[in-house]
Amino acid sequence: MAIAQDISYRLERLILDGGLAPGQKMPSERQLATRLGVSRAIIREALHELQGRGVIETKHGKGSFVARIVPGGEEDGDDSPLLQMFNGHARTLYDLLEIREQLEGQAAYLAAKRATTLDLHRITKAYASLEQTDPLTNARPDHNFHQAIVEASHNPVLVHVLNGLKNLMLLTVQASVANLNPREEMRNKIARQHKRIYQAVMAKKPEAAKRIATAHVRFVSDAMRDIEQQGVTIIRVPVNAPTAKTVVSQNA
Amino acid sequence: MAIAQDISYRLERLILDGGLAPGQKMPSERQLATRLGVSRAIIREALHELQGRGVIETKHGKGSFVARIVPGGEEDGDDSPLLQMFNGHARTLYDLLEIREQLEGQAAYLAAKRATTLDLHRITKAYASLEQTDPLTNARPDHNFHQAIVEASHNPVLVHVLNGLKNLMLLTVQASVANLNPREEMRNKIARQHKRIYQAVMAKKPEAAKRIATAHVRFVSDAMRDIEQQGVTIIRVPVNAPTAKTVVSQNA
DNA sequence: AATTGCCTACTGGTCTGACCAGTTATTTTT
DNA sequence: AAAAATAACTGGTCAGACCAGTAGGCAATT
Repeated sequence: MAIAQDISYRLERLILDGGLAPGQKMPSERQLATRLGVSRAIIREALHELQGRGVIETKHGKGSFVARIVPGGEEDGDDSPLLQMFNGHARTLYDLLEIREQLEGQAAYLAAKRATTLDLHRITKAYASLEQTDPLTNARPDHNFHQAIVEASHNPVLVHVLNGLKNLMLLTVQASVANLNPREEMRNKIARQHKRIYQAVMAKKPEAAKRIATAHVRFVSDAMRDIEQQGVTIIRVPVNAPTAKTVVSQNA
Repeated sequence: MAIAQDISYRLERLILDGGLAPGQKMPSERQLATRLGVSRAIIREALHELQGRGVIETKHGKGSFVARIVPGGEEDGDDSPLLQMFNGHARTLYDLLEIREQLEGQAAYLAAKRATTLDLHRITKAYASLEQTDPLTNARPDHNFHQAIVEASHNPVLVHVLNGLKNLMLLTVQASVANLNPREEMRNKIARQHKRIYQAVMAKKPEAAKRIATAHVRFVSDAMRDIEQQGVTIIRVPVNAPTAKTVVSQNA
């Protein structure tokens, strides 16, 4: 294994196994380099790896610090997966929904038009588990349902764009689910909308599918605006980090 | 922001928003260093960051590769998962246009609704240089005009998505310009459409702007389909690398 | 005495150019 | 033609230099 990766592994263990607590300062790069007997370049590469994994934060002139679990805490500008400027500011949520409105609509349209039997089968499956699952405990089915439709559009670019926004989308979906579902009528309305989307796609009615899907996103957006204006704080369920653990196996 | 992080961000965008599909090979470190105008050390740090984030995998002597979505299917073959069709095959062009149809429409809608006087000024300026320039020699004005409108939408997510597709968009725009403009009537029609979009935005007529902008993209798309079916080879002007030049100034 | 301000010794950030180590295609040799 | 040597890639590592923020101390000024 490459030394840099070995180092990053050792440093991570050092942190995880109790040596260093969150927020604590790590030794300087030059110190680490000396102590671990490698060049500073290697140390820096290893640190960047941990940085990418969200384990540490580095500040120019100060040093590297073990990342705090919850970035929220302070003024401490933190980076989300990739699009940090979108730090959960409410605006972003609606900006995103504004786009989802278009894209999900188009996806539904294309799905209704182009879906193969396999696609339809996938969508049906996703829809089924959507009905069974309690939306409060698990937002995934919701996302999966939408995802299945998007994939049925057979437009790789569309799949790709939406996939790129997946993290943010998951956030909004979870947020909406967490906030909207407690309200009985809301939950029913959304369920009905899902059903109608599902039916339109299955029936191969592009225009209808588009209209309904667009309206669905719009509805969610509007509903959240209402809620928010009533002074109810929007619950933002953090997306669980899709970190490491998959990386380990690759050198087997 | 640190350059290494900027680079890692740009590389990730390149992967996510554009050219590189899972399993695909990335340019060599030395190439990247040259093209992006930074040292190889920086490139390596950036790559390690992406590695930590699970975006890429690196193999000694071979290169770095965009990580496959499914880590399970080990094996060694360098086959492609699913989304390989990205490679500039004609499909992508129309897939892209399908999305631009929606996004440009929405952008125009929002621009007409939210544009400030400053925005309007910018758009006017872009429109002016659009009329003056010969579209055959320079596709930039076309892109700038659309860009100005997008930015006037005041939706950062929208800006980001479209910006991420910039490379591909530039490609399509250039392709369309190169193919469509030689035909006199085409050029006129497109010019007229641009004018109508411009007017709608300036007049703050969201619905109209949206309708026209959508139709515009649709028109271009259809026109290219026609041409292509007539056996005329689509000219794909290679995107001139959007490299360096912004990076240059930092060592001043 | 209190403040200002500079100097210094940290810290991370970047660059350069070198060399080692796998991989692969080409060319030479058998 | 098959095998072996080679050349030209790729990433991995190193050394030492210099730039750029940060923080603490110490001196000059107020």
